[in-house]
Amino acid sequence: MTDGPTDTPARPMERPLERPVERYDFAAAEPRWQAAWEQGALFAAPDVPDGTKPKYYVLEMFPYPSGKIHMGHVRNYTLGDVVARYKRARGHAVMHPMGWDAFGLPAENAARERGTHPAAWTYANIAAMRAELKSMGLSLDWSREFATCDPEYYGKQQALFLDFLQAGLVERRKSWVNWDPVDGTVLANEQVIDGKGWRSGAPVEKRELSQWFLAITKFAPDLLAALDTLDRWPERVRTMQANWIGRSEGARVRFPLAAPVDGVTEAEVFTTRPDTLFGMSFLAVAAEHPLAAAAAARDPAAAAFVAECRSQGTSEAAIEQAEKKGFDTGFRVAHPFLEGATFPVWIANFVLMEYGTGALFGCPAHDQRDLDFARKYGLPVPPVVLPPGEDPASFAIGRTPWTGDGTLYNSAFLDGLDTAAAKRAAIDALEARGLGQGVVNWRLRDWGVSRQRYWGCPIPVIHCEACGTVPVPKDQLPVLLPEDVDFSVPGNPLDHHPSWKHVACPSCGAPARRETDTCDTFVDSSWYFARFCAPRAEAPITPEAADAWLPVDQYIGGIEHAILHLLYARFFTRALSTMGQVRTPEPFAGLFTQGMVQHASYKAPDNRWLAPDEVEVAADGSAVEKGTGIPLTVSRNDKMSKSKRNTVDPGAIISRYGADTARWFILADNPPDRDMEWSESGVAGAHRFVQRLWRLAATLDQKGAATPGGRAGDGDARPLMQATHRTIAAVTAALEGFAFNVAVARLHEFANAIEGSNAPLEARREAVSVMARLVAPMMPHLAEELLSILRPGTTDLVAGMPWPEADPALLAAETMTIAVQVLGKLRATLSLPVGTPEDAVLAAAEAEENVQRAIAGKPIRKRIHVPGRIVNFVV
RNA sequence: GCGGGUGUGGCGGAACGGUAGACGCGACGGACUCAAAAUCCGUUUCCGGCAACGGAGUGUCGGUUCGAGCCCGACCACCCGCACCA
Repeated sequence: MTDGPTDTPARPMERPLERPVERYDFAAAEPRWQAAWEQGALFAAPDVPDGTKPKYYVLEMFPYPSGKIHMGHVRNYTLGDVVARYKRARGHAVMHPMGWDAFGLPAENAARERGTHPAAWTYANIAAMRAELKSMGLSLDWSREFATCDPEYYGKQQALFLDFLQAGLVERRKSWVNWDPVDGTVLANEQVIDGKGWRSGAPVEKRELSQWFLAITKFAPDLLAALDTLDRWPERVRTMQANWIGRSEGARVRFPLAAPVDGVTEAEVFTTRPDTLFGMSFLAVAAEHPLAAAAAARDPAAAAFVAECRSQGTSEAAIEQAEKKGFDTGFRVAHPFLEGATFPVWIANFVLMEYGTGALFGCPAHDQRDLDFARKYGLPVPPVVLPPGEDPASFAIGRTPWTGDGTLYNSAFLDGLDTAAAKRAAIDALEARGLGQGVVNWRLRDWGVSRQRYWGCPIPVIHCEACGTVPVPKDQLPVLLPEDVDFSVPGNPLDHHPSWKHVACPSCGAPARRETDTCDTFVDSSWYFARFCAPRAEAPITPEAADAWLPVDQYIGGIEHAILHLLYARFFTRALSTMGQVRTPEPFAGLFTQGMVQHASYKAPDNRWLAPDEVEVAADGSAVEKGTGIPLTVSRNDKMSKSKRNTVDPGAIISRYGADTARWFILADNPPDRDMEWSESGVAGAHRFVQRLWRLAATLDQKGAATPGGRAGDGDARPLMQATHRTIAAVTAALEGFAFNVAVARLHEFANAIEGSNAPLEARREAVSVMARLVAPMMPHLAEELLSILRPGTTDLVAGMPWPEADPALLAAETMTIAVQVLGKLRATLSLPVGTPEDAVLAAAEAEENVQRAIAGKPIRKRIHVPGRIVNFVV
């Protein structure tokens, strides 16, 4: 024995505690109750509910198996579990499943860095996180668990991909894509945040590649219109989606080229202002536009300009600073209405190839950006819309364009029309001449799902010289990922694999090449909620099960998925619905977006970040480093992050305080849609309440406040019964409204009421039994413990008990408190029996000394009486 | 620029148009302890007052109302989303 002291130093005399203070042993109790629930299979749901109870599908966004759960997970799954347990108690058939969003880049990075296989890394993480989630005591149906990287899951996804292909909802085409140079893969538009890759943070480049696209744009009108039906979604998520889908009405206009260039005979633009066509000054195309390419082929200066545009940053800062730059190609286009007039074609760095047609007509008099451009290059600025009240002879455009409505002039057949009428007339004229038509343009782009990665769902397609792209026959699914892969070289390991991609063409048998792109992982999470309904079935989705359970009644997750995941899942469900695989067009009837869990962060003068346990926090909130006493800069409400070292490990919290304490604090602190601050003192406070409730039950027969002159526990039961039933009503209302912090407050009050009550033992026992059922959704283990104290030897579980019903007879009070105001100012409060007639209430109010003083002898002009609430005298 | 949201004690936050600050955290005072921990009791929006009580008070200014944190109008601050979108 060399480690540790071999003897203990002499200690001062210790006196044994006369009466050891008993405390709730959550560390023993929590696993015991988790085992009891599991044994009773209390949370298992059938694939197809028998219809005797209304169904309720509660789902939290499934986690990425990064290795450990974090506080955001604890909050997310606690919120979902409260809903699940509450709805179960209210008599619903509840489905509450859990799985793993398990494909993705971190597994490959781990493989590169440490040589572990992505599958091994992922499944080890899942095992660790499953154990952590189980320690939280969540009422999950674990029998439905799957990971998206299971061949049983991604094989079904491949079958769905083939269905999409057959339905014409998948296309392969060459296009300009967002390329993330760090992750070495393509990104969808939604995954480019502020010009940078959503995961890597690297500035995104433009590349032209052949890609697989899902036709989300076919559903753009439906996806937009149906937002109005999602009345249980947060307003801001709906607006964000509406903005993202981005509908705008206008026209497509074709401008014939004065002389065809490389076979190109016209340039088509999209405009929302066809009324201003007579104010045209130039035509501008994107650097990626065919006309720009034609110019570049002819003129090295044009080629240089195109190259410059392509390297231009797309970040907000870069755009802000970037000048409006252009290059005159020398090409000219004819005007659709002005006979003989032609306009120059410019390449401009502000024209986006991805929006509209990649070309626009410039009308500087009525558009700020066009005006800046025209002023810079000395192009004409002809006004065509006269603002209300302006004189056509004197109206001129200075530094700001007129972008509002007005009366058309200088515009031939549009003269005298207002903006709205002119738009219609211009579109009619374009359509009559075959030079354009009214269209609705969408900002939403098709969803490019090809990713040049290993750890994803292989796209089940084979490329054959003779037959083109051939779908893998369904009876050959799943297309399994090869296990022997080499991560030592950059790029897509599937591409490097010596044999995997070489296959025979399923159609002609000739040697062919397997598609080596894998699916964007957002595909995996676009239908998992449907798979949960029948997770082991042969078909990807089982209509009887999916139609019985979908839509998800309550979906809960972070606001960061407001666009990406939620839009993709809506699209998938709509597509599946048109293919007859599910009935519902919308996946999530109710959506709740939770706030982030934050924590104070501590920074030393030498820029070191300190973890919370390295810090001494004073009462005034200031902090110093433990040991050294170096003063620290404290920043409240910082997002938890490893770099700032302000993360709190849920595992440590649960082993120190128990799962119930963590759950209770996270619910109690603030409304769940707001960001919350994790604080050590707050957790400790929550734990005090856990212990207090336990003590309340454990010492029930010893307690009971004595009334003056009476004995403990010999008082009237009715006040406590009333408090009990008022609490039932209040907590029920709070839980229904996601006001969990209010529910917590009401339960605190209830605990105060029980402790202060001198009701007989039986009444207090009944109150604690109601308490057990009311706290159960939030602190399920403690609830079971309370019941077992009240009813020793019982095998009943609170988790299987119905929600208590408030008795209306006990909600009614015998006395009411009336506030008495004079001129709207509170002067007295009256306590009167319920049912006191109005004249008696008014008389009592007027008789109050303070009221008399405030009235000061003036005549009362008006007496307002709101029964049971208030009296207001107007003098 | 466009769209959405939020402003209440030292802090998190309560409040069908009807007693603003429930409940908790923190702080302060006290009890129990040799001492501590744990627990219990009390105080805690600000100003004046020993008190009863009075005055002020929910970002600012105005309006509606017997009565406004809540409804309406204008503004200010902060947060979030989108954006050379034609």
